[in-house]
Amino acid sequence: MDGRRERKTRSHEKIVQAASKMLRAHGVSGISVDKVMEGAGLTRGGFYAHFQNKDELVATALDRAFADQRKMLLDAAEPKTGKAFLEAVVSCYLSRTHLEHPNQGCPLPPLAAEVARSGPITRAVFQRNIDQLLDLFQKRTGLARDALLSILATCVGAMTMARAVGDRALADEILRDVREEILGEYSKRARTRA
Amino acid sequence: MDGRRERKTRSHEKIVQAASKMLRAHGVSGISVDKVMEGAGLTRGGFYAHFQNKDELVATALDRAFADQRKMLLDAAEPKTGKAFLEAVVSCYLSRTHLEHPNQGCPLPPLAAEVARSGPITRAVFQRNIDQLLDLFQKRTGLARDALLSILATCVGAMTMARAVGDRALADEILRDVREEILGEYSKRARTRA
DNA sequence: TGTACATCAGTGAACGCGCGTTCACTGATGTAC
DNA sequence: TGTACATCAGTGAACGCGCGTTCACTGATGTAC
Repeated sequence: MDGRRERKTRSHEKIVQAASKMLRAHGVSGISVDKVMEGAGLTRGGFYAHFQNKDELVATALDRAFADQRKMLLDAAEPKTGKAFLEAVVSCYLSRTHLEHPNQGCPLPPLAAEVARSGPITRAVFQRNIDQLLDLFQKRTGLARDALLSILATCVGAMTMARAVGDRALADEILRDVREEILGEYSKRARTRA
Repeated sequence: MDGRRERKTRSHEKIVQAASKMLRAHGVSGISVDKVMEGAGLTRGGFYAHFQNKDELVATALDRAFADQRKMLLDAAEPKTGKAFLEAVVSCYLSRTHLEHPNQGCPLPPLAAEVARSGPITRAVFQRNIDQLLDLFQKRTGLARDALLSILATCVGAMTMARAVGDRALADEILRDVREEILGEYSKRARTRA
């Protein structure tokens, strides 16, 4: 019926996709409307037919990044449950692939600090997605919410630090040590409940 | 002999202090040379008598922030050792005071993500200070380096996430749960070795 | 001790640049008859 | 089916602004004689 609407939807999708990747790679203040539109194959002026302002784009792209990440983690761990699920997810999260490709990874390490300084809308997106992630993991692993919060915090902190240090050796050490600590401690609990 | 040099040293100190606080509160891209100089009670033009550029200021101020943080943690935990030291440090780190005052706290939660996208000099500052922090804790708690890395990652991740979520209730939950998880798991090991 | 000159920390106007945002426009797609 | 008009997604020049950085300057502090 309306080919214009389809075209607009495709453009919208491309903008969100580009923003979602660039956001994770360069942070909120590291991306600009111009660069995102260029990444989507469009020019700057058209942006405001899709979003009220940059903040709205950030909130939307952040939500999309969380959705991508959830899908990727499930792809890596499905159809496992319990201990095996936890192992698969943690190994995937604390992998060198994830270390080196923030733009395809979890939004928490590269963006949480900036979001902490942002407005209530962006923070609500974060909150909702963290809750959703915890619910999802609770169902698959049988672990308690407080244990999962701790695991998530550990993974996020480890990836954040590993990416920040200059030396690849230290980065690898962080990922490896933390992975073993988590799996050593929590896989016991997961096994008994799964 | 030279009152001018004293004056310059005092100004330098004020610039670094202001930058160190403002950096933790607003991030690298959230501060400007102008604002830092204003915070130090000076005007923008004088900046380049003290630093070659903004990057050099950031590296210097970051180093200072780590030093402040080390001092604060030691003040909170000294002269304890072993389990008691770990408990004091972790409680101090995962406190509501720390949550609400990033500008006086640890540089890792607010700055690690941005540093990950920065040049080698800034990242080297991070690396050196993380190593130093681990050495310090190793001496006081007797815990192994890999366990300490995991604890540090957990604390950093928890504080980062707690600050990012909109809701104070969830933030408090994160801090409380993670604190209890850490102390439940590691205080045993610390006790046996301290 | 007093005077003339040198030094240099700090000032504030100015620069070029990228940013978020606006707006008059273009041209392909859609509708009316 | 064919023509005239309407719609509207996307274009690109332009805006005001804050940024990092430069530079001619000012005036207090230091040195030489």
